[in-house]
Amino acid sequence: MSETNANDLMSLCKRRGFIWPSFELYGGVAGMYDYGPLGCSLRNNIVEVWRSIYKGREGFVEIDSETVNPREVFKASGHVDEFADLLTYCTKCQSPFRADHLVKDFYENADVLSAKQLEEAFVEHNIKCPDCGGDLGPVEEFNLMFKTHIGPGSARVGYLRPETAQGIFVNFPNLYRYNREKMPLGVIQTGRSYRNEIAPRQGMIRMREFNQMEVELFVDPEDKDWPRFHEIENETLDLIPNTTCEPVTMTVKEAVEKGVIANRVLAYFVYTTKQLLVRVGIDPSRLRFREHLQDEMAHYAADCWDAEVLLSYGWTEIVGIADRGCWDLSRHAEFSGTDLTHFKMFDEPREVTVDKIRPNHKALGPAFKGKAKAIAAAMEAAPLSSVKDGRLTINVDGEDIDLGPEFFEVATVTEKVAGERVIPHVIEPSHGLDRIFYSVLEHAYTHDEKEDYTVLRLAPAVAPIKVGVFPLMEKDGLDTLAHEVYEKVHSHRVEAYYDGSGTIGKRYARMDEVGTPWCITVDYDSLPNGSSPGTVTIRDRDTTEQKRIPMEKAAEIIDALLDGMPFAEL
RNA sequence: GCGAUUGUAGUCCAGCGGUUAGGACGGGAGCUUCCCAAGCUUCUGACCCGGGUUCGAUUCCCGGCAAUCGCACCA
Repeated sequence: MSETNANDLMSLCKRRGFIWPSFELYGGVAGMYDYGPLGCSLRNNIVEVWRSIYKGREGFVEIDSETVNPREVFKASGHVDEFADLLTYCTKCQSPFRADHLVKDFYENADVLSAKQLEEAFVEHNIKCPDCGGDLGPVEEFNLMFKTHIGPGSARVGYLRPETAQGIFVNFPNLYRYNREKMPLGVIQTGRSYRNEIAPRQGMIRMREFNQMEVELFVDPEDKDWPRFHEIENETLDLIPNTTCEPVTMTVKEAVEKGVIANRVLAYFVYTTKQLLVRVGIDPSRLRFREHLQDEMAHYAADCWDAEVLLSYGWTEIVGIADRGCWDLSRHAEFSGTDLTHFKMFDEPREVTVDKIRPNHKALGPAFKGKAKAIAAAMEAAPLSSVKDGRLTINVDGEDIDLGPEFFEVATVTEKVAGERVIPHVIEPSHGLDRIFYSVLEHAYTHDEKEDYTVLRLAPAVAPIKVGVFPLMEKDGLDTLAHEVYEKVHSHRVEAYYDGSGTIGKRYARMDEVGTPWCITVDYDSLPNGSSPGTVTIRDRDTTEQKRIPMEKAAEIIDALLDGMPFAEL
């Protein structure tokens, strides 16, 4: 799409009520947008398609968690420490600089230096303000999270969440129980997230307050298959692997077998993402999946793919699909001190024979009196390797105790083990809703230069208005009749729009511009005429073709069209 | 954040140191048996915010906010 068209699209969005820059009344704030009535409908419709796939087809469960979180959550997730840039300000002209960038000529990896090391580096290499030559001030952390306080005073530090995912991770015990302690466990959540971007750019592509649709699928680490994989294994994907960085088209099955995508469940959801995006109207020829480069991938990620679409801004990431391993649950387990494992039952309970240290209580009691209990416990906990030359040394309350063979025996015992505890792995398809929304608009936008005519070719499933209803003229009872048709057709699912003003052509144009797939016009043949029932015309947006249908079947026919019946079959 | 450019009705543009700031498109009302932005009448509505220079600023200067492009940055 050309830059001119992108500008036209933005003004269309503003004019017709898709999106409005926020707070325009007060001058606006960069990186913030409000959704107007049509935008809100379009966005909701996109969410519905997403929900129909994950909640409907896959049977995942949906939750809605808080946007303000206490600090602990993001300490565990790593956002407090990692989600920050180190800045320094010139003491003379106050200009801010990325501290690591100022010293990058002197270090291989300047971005790993701490604030203190950076300050020392300024002195060592005599670095001054690049703008005015003034002295640089202390290095400070600028965290990209919005900070706040929970409750009065500064009692508890909170942050606005930078992603919705953590709300799912911290609810893992509840969700696990809800799912009757079974894996896999799929959870979805949509909602707002917040990032205090330093310099938001590119319209809706980088927003400070944005909408996500996140999916966290918890799976058995040893079972990265997916039951429905075979249904889609021969479908194709356009991929850019990080090994060659060259675009390649292959089937889902091939991608897994050749090791391009790490495993079957990840590959399944890469393809699911393609299904979702195509269904909401992304042009498949402007869609590709790019694997994160090794240094781009989070250190814990097993594999990560971005869905990228071609926009007027260039190739833009709109969905990330990652195998995050056990990272998230491990971190929350560590920081919260709660067990976040899955108890994985073996098919058959296993008999395990182990050598164990067994304390001789009869001897320990008289010899150690009150300490005997603690010593026995320590002996049971001690590894077998601490027995040397028939003697065992253990440590109780800082005191080394040497025990002779009379105090214990090493016995071979057989135990029944029903299963094992594993930390589930997480497959995360994370969708930027606003980016998808904008991409859908760009890919739907068509403009005929010669006619100076704009049509948004939105998929009927996401189109905000499904049907326009017009009287050919607002007189002779046609308007009354058209209102009746409108009443019959309009519902929560099928948004209809009555328009009787201006000429008929203008009304079609108005509907084409906002992507309404069909228009019904009431004309003189619609008026009751003896025994023959009235008919109306229905017009298809993309072909402008018209057909006559019985007026009383209008609602039913729109329903059928929405369910996918081709217009040609009317 | 830096550099360049810019900010005038809902949208796109014109204009000026000095009375009522123009136009086009849009929107409203009305007329015309009106099926693809037809015509006519009529109405509607704007100088981004703050400070300075000046008798007087939408216009010139400074600052802020916002936008576009380039650079930098980007879970």
